[in-house]
Amino acid sequence: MTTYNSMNFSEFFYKLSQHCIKAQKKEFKKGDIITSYIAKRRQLFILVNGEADLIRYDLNGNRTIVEHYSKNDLFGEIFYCVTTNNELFVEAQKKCEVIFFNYDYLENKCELNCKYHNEILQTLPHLFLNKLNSLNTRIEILTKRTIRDKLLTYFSIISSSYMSKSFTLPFSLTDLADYLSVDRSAMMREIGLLKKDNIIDKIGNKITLLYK
Amino acid sequence: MTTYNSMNFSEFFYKLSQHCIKAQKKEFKKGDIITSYIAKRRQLFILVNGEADLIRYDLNGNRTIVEHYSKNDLFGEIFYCVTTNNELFVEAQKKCEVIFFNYDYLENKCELNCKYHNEILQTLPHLFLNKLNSLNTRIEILTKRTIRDKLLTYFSIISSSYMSKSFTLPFSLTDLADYLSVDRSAMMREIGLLKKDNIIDKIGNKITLLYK
DNA sequence: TTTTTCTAGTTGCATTTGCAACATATTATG
DNA sequence: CATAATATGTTGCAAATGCAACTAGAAAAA
Repeated sequence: MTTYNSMNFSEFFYKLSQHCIKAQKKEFKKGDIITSYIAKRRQLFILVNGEADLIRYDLNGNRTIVEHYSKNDLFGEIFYCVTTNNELFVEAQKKCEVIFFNYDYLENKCELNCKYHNEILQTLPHLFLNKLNSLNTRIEILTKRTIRDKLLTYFSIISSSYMSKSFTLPFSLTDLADYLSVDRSAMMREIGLLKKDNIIDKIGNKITLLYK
Repeated sequence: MTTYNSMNFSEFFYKLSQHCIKAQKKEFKKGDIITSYIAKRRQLFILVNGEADLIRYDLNGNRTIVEHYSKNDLFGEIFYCVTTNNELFVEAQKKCEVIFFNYDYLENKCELNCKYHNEILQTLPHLFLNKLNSLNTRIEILTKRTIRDKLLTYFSIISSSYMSKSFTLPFSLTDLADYLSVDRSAMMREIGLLKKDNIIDKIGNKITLLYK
């Protein structure tokens, strides 16, 4: 049985982009800004290929990786009510291919009355539920009180998504600290302690969990 | 113009509960557990009236208020993939009225082919987007690095939702600490400093922001 | 290739935060 | 009303975290 979780949602959007002139397709290379979030705009993006991060800089200059995106992930202003004056943008971490359009355009009937709108509208609840689940996972990590607990929670989630005790981090260690919202040197120190306590093993960016 | 944001979504669910036997309506008094999250179950709740909190206890005994719910808010396992062994439950903070049912039941055609299913299905994207926005707001608070920044970010959000520099906290101070995921005494100390620095004023649980 | 930029890794020290233990005030409950 | 339970407010001290500064290595650019 094909579950929605194993489906390639970007195909729906691909079809839309081929039939509706208002859905655009675009490529970006590593380091490019895919989009900056603008108040009141309501764009919706799907990442067809590649990896990207939603990044926020606060007034103190702290950089936070709000979310990490890979194939089939959604982003755009519709998910994030831009109220603060914080800079908020999505940066390509690898070569990326995206499709995007205004969300209101999706809701309104297509002038060509094309069936692809309806196809996507019908899958939206599933897509949004996936995203809600990943945000809740993110919150679970962030509410952990110590760096050690944040690291172990994150590792455990990555480990179960790869179904393996060993995995390569999808982040540089510098970025991981910005994702966990902690100081990098303090995080490195804690990783050292986790190794010393034989809780994890680490070679470069490859982590192995040593507990059952 | 009636925007979706100002709509009383629970009316849709009320109609459903009156016509479909599988949608249940139930009342709870303060302190009651409305639901405990169970892995693989897929219930969806709407809070028709009252206030409630989603609470998690981790293995160290830390209590976290994951979310705070008021009228028209949604909750249930469909939003939260229960992977950890952490206790996760929704507790009524005031007298609450909820409607709930299995999400799969909503997706499948109703045996009576009642129109209320479709009405709700059509509003789901809006409901889910509201929730996505509130989770992103939650993440913004949690990613702030200091207790002071967490407090100020939270206050600023409450302030703009009430459209006033003065507001009464929807939490006890004890609960606010569990919501910001910080130690209560450290938070009290920081509130004291914010008062001393003339950044906020505070009488009991009423806060006034003194900056522009 | 050489140079520059970025990332990993480490450490001392200052600051922030958490913990424990109180006193007092407020709110529920018999 | 009396009593219990819960919430607020405060403080000293210990532990965790952040900051600054540095070295070394890897990767990217010239």
